[in-house]
Amino acid sequence: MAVAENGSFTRAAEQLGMEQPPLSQQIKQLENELGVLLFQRLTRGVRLTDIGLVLLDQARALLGMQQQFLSTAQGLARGEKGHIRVGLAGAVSLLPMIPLTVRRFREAWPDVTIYLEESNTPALCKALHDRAIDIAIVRPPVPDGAGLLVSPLLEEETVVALPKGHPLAIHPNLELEMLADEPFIIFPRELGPGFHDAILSACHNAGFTPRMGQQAPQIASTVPLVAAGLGVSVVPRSLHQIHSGGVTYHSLGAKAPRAELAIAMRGGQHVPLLSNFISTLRACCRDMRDSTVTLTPGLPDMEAGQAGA
Amino acid sequence: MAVAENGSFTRAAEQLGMEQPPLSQQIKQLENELGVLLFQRLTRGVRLTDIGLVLLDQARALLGMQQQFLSTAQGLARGEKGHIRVGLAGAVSLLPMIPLTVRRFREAWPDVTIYLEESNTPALCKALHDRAIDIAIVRPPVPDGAGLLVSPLLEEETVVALPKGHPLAIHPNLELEMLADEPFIIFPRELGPGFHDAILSACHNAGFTPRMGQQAPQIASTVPLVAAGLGVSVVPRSLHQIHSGGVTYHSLGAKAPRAELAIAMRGGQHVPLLSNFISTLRACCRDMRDSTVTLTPGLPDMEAGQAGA
DNA sequence: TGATTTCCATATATAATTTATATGAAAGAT
DNA sequence: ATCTTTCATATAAATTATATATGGAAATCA
Repeated sequence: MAVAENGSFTRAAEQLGMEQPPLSQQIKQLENELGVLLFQRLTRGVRLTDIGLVLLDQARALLGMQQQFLSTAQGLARGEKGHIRVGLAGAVSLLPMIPLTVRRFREAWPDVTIYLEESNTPALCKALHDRAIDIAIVRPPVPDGAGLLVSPLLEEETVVALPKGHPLAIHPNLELEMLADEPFIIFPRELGPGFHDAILSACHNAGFTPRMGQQAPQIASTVPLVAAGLGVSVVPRSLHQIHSGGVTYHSLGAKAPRAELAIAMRGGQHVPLLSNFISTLRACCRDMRDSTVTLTPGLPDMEAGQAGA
Repeated sequence: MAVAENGSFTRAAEQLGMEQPPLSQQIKQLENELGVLLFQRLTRGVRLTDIGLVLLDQARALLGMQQQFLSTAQGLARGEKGHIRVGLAGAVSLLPMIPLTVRRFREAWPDVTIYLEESNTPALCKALHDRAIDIAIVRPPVPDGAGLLVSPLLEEETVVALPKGHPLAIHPNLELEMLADEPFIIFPRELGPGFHDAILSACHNAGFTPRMGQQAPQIASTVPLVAAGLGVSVVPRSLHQIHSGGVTYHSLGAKAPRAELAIAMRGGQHVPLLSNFISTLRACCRDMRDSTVTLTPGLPDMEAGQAGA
């Protein structure tokens, strides 16, 4: 390409920072390999042959693609380009730090696409292993075998969800043992063994074994079942955003179970994109904690409105 | 790519016909250059990193393009691929060997596209020089300066075109001197100096200087002017295919000027496509001469019908 | 016309790179 | 516990690329 642009071996070699003889030899060798004469050697400089002209275009395209390859690699190395697929465990998307993280991350790295998807913890671990997603916010513990890197993200408070008009609903704050005789709406243990066990052992510590009522298909779907009057439930605080048909939320005392959340990802690799995402996420969690604590310190319960608008 | 496909340096090296250590080094160097870890080194083999997976796709595309480049070069070297732009001098496209050549060439080299265009000899020479066309069939002589390669193709007979009902039209064969008093319709000398001069000197040899009538803008457009009764003309025999409005064609004796045709192309290059085209063209000329001579030996004139169908 | 300049080609020596051989270390398999 | 597999490293050998020196052909200039 340099020879074609300069019309001269001598000047092209100069431009390339090399001497003329090796350039001549390179071109000669290239011509031999291709079986084609690329340049007409004139007495004053050289000129592309017709065939050389055709191949020059293709060579330009080829070189452009190579540079694109390098730029992609560089972008990936710096975490500036590409996409990131994030899996969220049940009800996690209701946490306010999630949209905040997405917004901030998109501002900071506009050339990175974020895909969000929601599932339960075991399915997310499988998806990580299968490379269907790149990172997940899960409810620990995660199955050991998968070789995943897990690090704690935050502990979410839990609150009690009561059906509207329930006798206990007059108390803004409850103690766990007050629920000893109520039927518990709870999700299947497989969908979040850690959280499930945390609820059960908190009850045991409070001196009772919960009466199991209707099983909910997901964590978030306990709320409508409570609203339907089928029982009570202990749910992550972020679920208070759901006001399906009439539910009241009530904070628990010190014996409240805690809903742990953790970041899970495949190990053994340094993916700058993921490091950036995790930094953003952790920063958002910090910021939200600092600002939210002041927002709702003594009134975690709220009357549920109709889901009209 | 080989490492990624084999999941192992050892097996990849085997497949590539080299040893394992240099391959490991190559990959290591590539990773350093890109600033990216491409493979996770496991205890048993290696595995692409997420970044490596992205780059693998691009690398495949890049390699594919490179192979396409090589295949293009090879195709050009063998004259199997590409396109060829053919310029035709005035009225040449009426020669039956032209469509025959195109047909045969397309059969023999189906991956080559032929573009035909028609112009006058000087313009064709300029187009050749400007690389707007690759080869031309011209009416010699061609201007010297252009550095074009010219080789004779064939000599076309000329015939006399008379308006329908002209007194001389009763003779199937004419002699040139019979036209001494007729106004000659002729194209401007610039459009084909060789042919123009050939006509004039044939007249001088026959003992007269032709009376110049209306000038035709191109060689082929002498015919309608003759048909309109503005004069007579000496035209290449292939023009007898034009029956615009009523013209009769009459063969000339030994003193007939001859319309030379030649192949012109840029020199200094070996373009297999062009060699193939020229071979085909010459073969077609030979075949046509052998078969056409027997077709119309004694009756070169033909009554012009209306250009209706 | 002859001298000079320009520019590509060739030859040879040197430097750089690539490749192979030998060997070590880590982890799974027997 | 030993053996096998597999990647990494070190070093030597071969190959390849590069630079220097020089020649020849044609255009430019005196």
